Amino acid sequence: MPVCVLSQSSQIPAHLTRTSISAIRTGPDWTHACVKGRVVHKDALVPLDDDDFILKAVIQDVDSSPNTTCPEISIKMLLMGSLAKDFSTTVHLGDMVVASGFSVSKSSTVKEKQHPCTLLLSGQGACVYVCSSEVNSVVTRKRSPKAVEVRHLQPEVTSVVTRKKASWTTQAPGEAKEAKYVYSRLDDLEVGTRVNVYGVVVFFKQPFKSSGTDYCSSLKITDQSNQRIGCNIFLSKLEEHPKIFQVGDIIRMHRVKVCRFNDSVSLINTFGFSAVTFDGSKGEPVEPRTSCQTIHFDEEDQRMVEQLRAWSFNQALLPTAPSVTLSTVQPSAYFDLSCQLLAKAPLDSSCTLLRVWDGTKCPHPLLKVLVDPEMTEGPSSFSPEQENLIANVLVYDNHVEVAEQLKPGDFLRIYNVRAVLGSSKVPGLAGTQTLEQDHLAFHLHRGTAYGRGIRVLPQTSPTVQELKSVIEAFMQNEDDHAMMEVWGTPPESVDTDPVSTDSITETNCRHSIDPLTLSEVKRSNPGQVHHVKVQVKSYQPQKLHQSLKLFCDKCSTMQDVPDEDHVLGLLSAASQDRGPCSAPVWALSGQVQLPVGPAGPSDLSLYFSPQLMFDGKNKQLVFLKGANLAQVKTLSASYLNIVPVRSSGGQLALLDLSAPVLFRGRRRYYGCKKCSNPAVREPSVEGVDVVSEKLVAEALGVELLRYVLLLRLELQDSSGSLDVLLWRDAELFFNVSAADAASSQKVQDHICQTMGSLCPPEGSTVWRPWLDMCLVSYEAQNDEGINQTVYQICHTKLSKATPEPDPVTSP
DNA sequence: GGTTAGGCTTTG
Repeated sequence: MPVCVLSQSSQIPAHLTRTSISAIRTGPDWTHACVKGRVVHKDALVPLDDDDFILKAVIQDVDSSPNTTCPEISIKMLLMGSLAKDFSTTVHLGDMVVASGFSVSKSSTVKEKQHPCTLLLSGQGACVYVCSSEVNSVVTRKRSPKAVEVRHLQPEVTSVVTRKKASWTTQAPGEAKEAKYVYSRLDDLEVGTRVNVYGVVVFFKQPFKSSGTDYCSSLKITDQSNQRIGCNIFLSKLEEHPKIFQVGDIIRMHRVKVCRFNDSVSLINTFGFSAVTFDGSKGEPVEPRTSCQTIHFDEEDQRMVEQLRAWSFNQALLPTAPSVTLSTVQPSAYFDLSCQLLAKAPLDSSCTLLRVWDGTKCPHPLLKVLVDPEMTEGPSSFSPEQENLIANVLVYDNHVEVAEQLKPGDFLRIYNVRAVLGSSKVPGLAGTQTLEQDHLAFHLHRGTAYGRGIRVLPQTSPTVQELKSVIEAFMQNEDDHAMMEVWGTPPESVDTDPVSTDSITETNCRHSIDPLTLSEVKRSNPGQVHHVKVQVKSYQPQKLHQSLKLFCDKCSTMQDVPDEDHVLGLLSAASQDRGPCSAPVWALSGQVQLPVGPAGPSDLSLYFSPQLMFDGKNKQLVFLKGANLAQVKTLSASYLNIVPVRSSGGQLALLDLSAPVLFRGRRRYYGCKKCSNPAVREPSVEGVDVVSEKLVAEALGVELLRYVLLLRLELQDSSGSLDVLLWRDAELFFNVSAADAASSQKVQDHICQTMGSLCPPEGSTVWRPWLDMCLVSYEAQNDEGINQTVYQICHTKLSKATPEPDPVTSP
């Protein structure tokens, strides 16, 4: 992507959030972040091979002042491809730049005062903005000792240079040619070069721990040239490894190096490596599988995938036989089992038991394994009928570590598992059990030969969809609802009505990321955005009026809305105070007579702004003394703003801030005790058309509290459950305003009905709607001061729900 | 911009 020269830094796209260099760390998604800094070091452009380049530069934080003791922190940037080339020609030492679309990795070498991470700018999303107007100020005001040479940008370089796509092929500077990645055929790989390739996977191993520092994915690919090329991918992060689920998947790899080993050519990942995989079946939608937030994918990629699919279909590269299930498994066979994990238990240090099912019934009796319920994750026992459906898989040695990460509910593929008939000796405690003859056990042997391994399948994978429908159909036939309830298999269609899994929510965020399961979300680092498809298992508070809170934007504290009795009491107490009280010098005072009721006296003191009186707007604001709550409510029909007041030491004063500081129609406004300096003061209303709550609050020195909705939802999917907050975007979610919820029964009913439909009360637990959600995770301290990962629902809106309009919400 | 593996002829 481009290097853009901007005349003002305000031209940087608004969706980018500025981050300081010191805040950079590995883990979070930095897609929508940018950092600003001065270029204090710039290496020469290094050509990697034909059309690829790399360039190293260092930028220094612009906010760190040379006058403070705080050292000026700098960070290394690595620019790849055409961006490196553009940067090399356009950007000079001393330039102020803003970098975006980067990823962050740990630096191997760290210099003093240099950030331990490196910004990687590669691919379509990466961009560098050069702030040309700030060059002068750099030169004159703030010359860093490190900035050995500071040059002005050429004055004529003020236009914005943009290119649409990541460039791979060499271009003449300024030539706005549509650039693209060039892919090498597998029979045209020159040892020592760096290439991009497409291929059909003919063999693969799940990533396994190498003896070095990384996980290794080992695979073999082929293409129309019929060459078969081995590839080894070394990456420290499991999630960055190519997501290969089965032979026949299509993989695209960028920046792999061609090596020779034992007289055959092989590929290995190099710096800037990225991989995207696709289902290899003809006709399936072409959906890229990647953990990368920003990938380059265009019509040409679509075509490449479709061509490879067609070719591999004719070559019969995809497994054609239907996959083996528990109902079709032959004793002694090695096979790949797609299944759902129900429970697991470690048997000894080198063997873990996975209890799985796939919704089919095995014709052979299945081995039963006795395990300590204390050691079992998930249900420790099932009914005899259920037991007949559950396969016990013993996974050994290196697979134990993978098994530890699995959660009951996960959908799995277990590769090269073996069905073992006969008397199986079971390790650990279970070894003492009576051996069952001619029962079928399943073993996942140690090592990674034959691609042995376990993989969690995402909810969106066709295999999981198929598995779910098989399980569902099985449940309907067996009428075994207990089974379903135990492990929360999403019961998409159990009632008589065929219920679709269509989501009843919309997300309006612009993240294009694959949905994850909740267990995948839980395994991710905080500071990320996730998409999930979930049901609401439960929610708090059950008494929904308690979800309404008051929030101070100034001090970020939240409090409950004072209840009606409390407000009643405070006003009633204030109305009893009949002591002498002089009106403020600025105020005009008056009296009003209300019909005598059981609740109190009829004579109330009113104080007005003379300016409003003069403007004929005396109904817009009144300070009201001696009124109880009922009387305030009555007068609310006549006065736009009512400020209840009392006498304090002969002077007019506001009530305690736990009472509403202002009544405006049905709405009540409260002030923050911490941030307010309350007093009865004359509001400046000159030239004001309508007296707003803000104007009144400002005059009174009151920091108004904002109504917010706060709910805690327990979400569930087949992989487990997760507690999340609905707060920041709660109003968007329900399509209501929290302030309306505070004053309108209709809006409150709407929220209650909505929650009731998302999470039906007891007796109708079978059907719950599915919701697409966008979650953000972040770290926050709990009450004990311990850091915890918090999840919040954001950018998510219920599709249809809108409360009926309430005719008298506001005056 | 450095190591790791470099399938496989299985098995508790």
